[in-house]
Amino acid sequence: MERMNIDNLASLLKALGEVNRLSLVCQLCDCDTPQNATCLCSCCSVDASGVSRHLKVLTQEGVLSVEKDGRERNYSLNRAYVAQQLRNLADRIESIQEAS
Amino acid sequence: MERMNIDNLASLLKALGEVNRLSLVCQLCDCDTPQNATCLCSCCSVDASGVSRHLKVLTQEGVLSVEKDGRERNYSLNRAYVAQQLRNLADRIESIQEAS
DNA sequence: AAAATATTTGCATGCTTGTGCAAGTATACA
DNA sequence: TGTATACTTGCACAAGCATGCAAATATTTT
Repeated sequence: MERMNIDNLASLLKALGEVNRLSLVCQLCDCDTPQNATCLCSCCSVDASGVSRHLKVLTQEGVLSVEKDGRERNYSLNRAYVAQQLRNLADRIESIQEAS
Repeated sequence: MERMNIDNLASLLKALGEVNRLSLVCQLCDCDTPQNATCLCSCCSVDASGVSRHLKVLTQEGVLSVEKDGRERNYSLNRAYVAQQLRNLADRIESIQEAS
């Protein structure tokens, strides 16, 4: 795992490693359809502007996707991507690798 | 996933989500024997005191285990625990759950 | 056109965190 | 007993980050 990957992975984990953001992600875990920000507000103890900012961070890290619909933005979880990143790290951690 | 678990998981992810700490973890991935702090210094761009503090955080989060040996502290990766935490989240993210 | 709804953004603020340095502690070695 | 080695900790500091509020933007509805 080269340096570039470590940087990227670290920022993904940092994005997930904040309670309100992780709550948003977990909320979206249970939704089979995209959810708008107002709806997502309910699961996390910050006001709408805070939620907006958290959703922005998660989107920038590739955790979420947005689609605009009228005055709403609907967010959905990039399940495959996030799960794969986590599993890659889990694999790396569980198996002893040869030093290159 | 209850609130308690989200808090705990978030702090684990936060611990992993810092570049130098993640570098330490990745360094330890490649070691089949415990490593002391001085040795671990080489993979990360901070001085010994910084490394000491990072190792402390990782240990407190259950990522690492320490064993004291003379004037050295030898750190090893809790592979099973960390991998399981990451896989649990990956599983949760990948499968659509029913709301309780 | 005006009002309501959904979301973003600028600003200020306070808290957290990563860092280096220097001093302190603990252990081994000469 | 002194000196080297390994690691930790107090202090100071700068940077980052989460947050709320109020204002701005965008879009829909009446």
